[in-house]
Amino acid sequence: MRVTSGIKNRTRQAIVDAAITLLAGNPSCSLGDIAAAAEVGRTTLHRYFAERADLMAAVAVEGGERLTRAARLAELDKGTGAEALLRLCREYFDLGSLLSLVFSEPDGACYTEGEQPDLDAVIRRGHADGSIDPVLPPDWVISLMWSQLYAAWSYLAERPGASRHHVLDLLTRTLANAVRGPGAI
Amino acid sequence: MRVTSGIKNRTRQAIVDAAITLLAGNPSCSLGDIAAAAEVGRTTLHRYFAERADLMAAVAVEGGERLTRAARLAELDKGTGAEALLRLCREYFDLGSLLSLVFSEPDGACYTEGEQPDLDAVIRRGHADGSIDPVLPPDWVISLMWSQLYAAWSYLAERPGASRHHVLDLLTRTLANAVRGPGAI
DNA sequence: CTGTAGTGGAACACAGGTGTTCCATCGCGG
DNA sequence: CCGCGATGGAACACCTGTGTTCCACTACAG
Repeated sequence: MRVTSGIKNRTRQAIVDAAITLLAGNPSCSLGDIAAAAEVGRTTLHRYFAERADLMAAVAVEGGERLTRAARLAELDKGTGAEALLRLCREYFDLGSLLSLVFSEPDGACYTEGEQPDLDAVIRRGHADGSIDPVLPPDWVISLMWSQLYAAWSYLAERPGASRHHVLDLLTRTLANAVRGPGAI
Repeated sequence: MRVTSGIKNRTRQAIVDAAITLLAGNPSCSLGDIAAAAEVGRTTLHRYFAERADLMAAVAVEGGERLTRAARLAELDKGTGAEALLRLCREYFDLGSLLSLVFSEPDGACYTEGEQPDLDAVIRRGHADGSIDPVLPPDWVISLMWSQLYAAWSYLAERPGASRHHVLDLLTRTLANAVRGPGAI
């Protein structure tokens, strides 16, 4: 078998998944904890990722792929700018603990490498079609979206009883209003 | 001199201030870094705070006091619920790097001990007077405020050229709209 | 059955942060 | 001048996480 045997891929993926989950809660958690969460020995983890930095890089790549996939599902070129932004928000919301990771980044740098969507253009489209308040700079709208995504995610995480749909509804409502500007419908 | 000599207070305060600044950027920074930032020796730091936990406790107390002071300035009992919330937001915005610290907390717990304002009541007042959309739970409005505060602070921190007043204006505008709900003025 | 791939555990040296002790220095009031 | 309060530096033991090596175990294909 030429394709590194499938089992290796499964183990590797389990490690990366566990890393995303644990790093979201504590960015400086130990490799031992990650190995335990992935249910592999620390030796095995080091066999796949020689150094901590290697694992971090793999996490960044995985995160970038998930973000890209979500953005593709959002069909950012359809509808008004605000509609596209809200669709993206809904897709991102499903990414769960990955949100914490991306949000902790200085400016989301290492996940948004290369193939990420041009959110700037979407927001400028919203400026032009009147669905997004033109006085709000694209940077700010993006910061706003991420901060509310993170707020919604941790709001949900802290309330085991809360309905995912209800929180998503709150998020959509407040973000839509924040971005729409003072003019009523 | 009975009041622990004034100099000790000054040194102690310098250490706590440095701790707040550094911990905001990196919650697991070393005591050596904090001592260096406060321009004291690591020995001196340990003389004031025997263990790391002691320094953390002092930081929490200092943070709580600053929050309380800001809340007092906001005069939360004046005007509509939304107006009070926005005033509080403006006061909090001036707290700078402390925002990162509070926001990193699970739910702002250890800073909001005892003498913090009853934001819940303010928001319910907003529900009643029509200035805050009644479908938004108080919890969610509070999460929203903190997340946008953090977003505004890091937005400002990442753009040395940006005007503090401009960012504060963006924050006020988007939070006001988010909270006001779909109904026009 | 035998070899091999994948794994886990034990042990080690190393680096960094932590908490402590001891000693030297500086400034100032008596 | 002397002593004391406040400080800084050096050195130490300790702990945790890291990266590595070596060996044993299991499953499975040939």
